[in-house]
Amino acid sequence: MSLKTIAELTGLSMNTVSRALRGKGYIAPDTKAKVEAAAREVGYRPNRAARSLRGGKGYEIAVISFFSENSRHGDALQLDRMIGVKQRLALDDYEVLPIFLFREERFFNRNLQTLKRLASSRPAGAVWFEETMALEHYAAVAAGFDFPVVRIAPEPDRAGDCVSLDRAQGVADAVEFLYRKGCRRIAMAMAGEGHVTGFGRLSGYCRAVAGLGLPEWIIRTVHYAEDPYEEGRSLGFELARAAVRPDGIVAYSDYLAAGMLAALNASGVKVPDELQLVGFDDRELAGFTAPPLTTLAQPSYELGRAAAELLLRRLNDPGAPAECRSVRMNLMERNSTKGTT
Amino acid sequence: MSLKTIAELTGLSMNTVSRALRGKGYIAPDTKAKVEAAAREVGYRPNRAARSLRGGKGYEIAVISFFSENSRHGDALQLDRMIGVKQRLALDDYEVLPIFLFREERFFNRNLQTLKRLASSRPAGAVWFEETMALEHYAAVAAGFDFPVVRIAPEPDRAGDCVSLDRAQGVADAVEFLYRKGCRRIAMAMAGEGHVTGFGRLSGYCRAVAGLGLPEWIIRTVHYAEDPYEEGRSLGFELARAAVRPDGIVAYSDYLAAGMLAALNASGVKVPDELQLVGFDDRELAGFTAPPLTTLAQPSYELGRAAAELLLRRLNDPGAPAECRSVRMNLMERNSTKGTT
DNA sequence: GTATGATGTGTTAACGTTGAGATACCGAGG
DNA sequence: CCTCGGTATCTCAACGTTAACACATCATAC
Repeated sequence: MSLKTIAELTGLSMNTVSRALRGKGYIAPDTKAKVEAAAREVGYRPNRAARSLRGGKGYEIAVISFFSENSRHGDALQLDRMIGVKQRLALDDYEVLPIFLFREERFFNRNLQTLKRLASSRPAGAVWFEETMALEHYAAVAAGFDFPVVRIAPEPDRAGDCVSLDRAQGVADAVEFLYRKGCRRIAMAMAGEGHVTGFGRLSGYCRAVAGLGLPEWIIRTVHYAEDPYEEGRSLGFELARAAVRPDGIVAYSDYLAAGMLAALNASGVKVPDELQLVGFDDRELAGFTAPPLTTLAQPSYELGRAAAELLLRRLNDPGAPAECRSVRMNLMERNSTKGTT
Repeated sequence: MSLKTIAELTGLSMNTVSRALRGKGYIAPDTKAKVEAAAREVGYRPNRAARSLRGGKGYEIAVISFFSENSRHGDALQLDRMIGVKQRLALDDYEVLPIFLFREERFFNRNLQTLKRLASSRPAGAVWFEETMALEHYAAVAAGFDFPVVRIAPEPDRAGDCVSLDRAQGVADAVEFLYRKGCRRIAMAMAGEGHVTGFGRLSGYCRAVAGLGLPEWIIRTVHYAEDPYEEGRSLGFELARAAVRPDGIVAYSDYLAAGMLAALNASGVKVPDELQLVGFDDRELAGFTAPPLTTLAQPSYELGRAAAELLLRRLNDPGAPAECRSVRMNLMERNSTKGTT
């Protein structure tokens, strides 16, 4: 089942068959129909190896994501993003080439090697799925990429095609949601402020409370632990002891929120009655805390799909101006906030 | 940077260069050294498209995993397995080709299409990463695979290369662990008994209690909910009301265990003081329950690595007898069981 | 001394696809 | 009439690799 098969079947030359199937160059309408019929009949699928060899470029899109050596658990959100990319690319007959880099700084050189190897395998394009470990970090090798890369960016930028998750909007939505639930002392619990993605959350919070005429109340952790859950716990105990408490909190992450929740429960502070809590990311654990956590869902599939679309657009039109698409977060209502009254 | 480059550089023929680099056929030691030096110098990497084209087979290993349309969260264990495969295959210069099938029965035909498409892309081999949706289910199309497949099997079998997770051993370990922690009324909480993977858990439990001279105590859920967490909750409430309770329970899954734990906490039954609980799989949530769940960790990377190794062995030696490798689970001690005294 | 086998290297063709260029036919315009 | 541009098809070469085969050299064995 190659072009040759069809050529023999139809009595045409291989080249004519090729043109007919791709609709490129001159081709008589009924020749085209005949070829297409024959192709369908024998179940022809173009041989990608041959196509790559001829064209000098692969048909794969590298999906570059990250994992931690010392963590026992992969990041399910990364998997979901990859599935999003895959589903979209399948429609255009591209394949996904998963690339996993280490999150740890000490593996920098190993990551560099991996990327060099990727470059030499000449994919059609790549999606860079991490904001905190930015592509610019690997500029030296990335400069040698002769294929387009779509990044996930903390903020829309002009440096090329990118998809950004609108964290600011998400947090603002959460603040307004808490306001509607009756909260008037709405705080933002921050952690890991070194992360570039922290700005969005913080600015969304500030914008929203300002818009509602509420005072800013930003809770910072003492940063005593690497583990956001533990940070959350210490923060929760502090809150429980405090003379005045917020009545609504948006947390930097679900892990932080889960830690706070555990500490608040243990200290007898009632969630959501005394304090309503909104998490961030909609990790799986958000469904299993007590009470289950209201949280801002990161639309991972959508993120992947958007990135794939930008990449396809770039491949079909290399000269197009850079585009940055923004993806909204969705508030996932559970029971750490009050029910509709 | 092709064989031609090196051939010109060394003054040899392309074929000699090819033989030197692959160490196949006759080659003079110093010729080999010279070629290898030149290859290193120009950073030669074989063009896989050309190799595939010539060889008629791709250099990709399909990693077939599953996801649920209606679930918002991908299965992190599947990602980890894929990373395990990837890490191992990278050493042998194979690429991973991720394939995602729907878990839902109603997408059967769509899955069939996906697999047909896979077959026509001629990968070097495949890993089938699911036991409940067995490969045999797709026997019609699988029969057309002209590449080896390594399966994850519920039990070691003789139907071909496979990797099996030793759930029986895992559960037996857990029972003995509970015994050492002082438990004498050790129960197994079952759910989803239709699953083929349930047998192993059950038989491991029976074997272990028999070995310890303890009575069997199998708790079955009324199966009122699809959701294992909810099943766990109802089960936990039942237990709390019961006149006599086990003092140690091994749960069918972490979700079931987490649900039970929530219900027991809410009912005032002290875990681990009154009842010790062991989960199954070491999902991420196991680290975030109150108290954190002792659980049997599924060594996902290892599972992937083992599958990759079997596949590589098969590719290098197509005639070798079928091999089935068994992978042990590790007990992950947390605080839903008593500390070391 | 020459047949024999082992060793090292070169030549050629093929994998499936596609772009460049050649060929052939047609109708319109000089 | 011949030329020209448009249309439709074909021929050929090339992408990088490797297997089959041919060739050359050398040491050993008869």
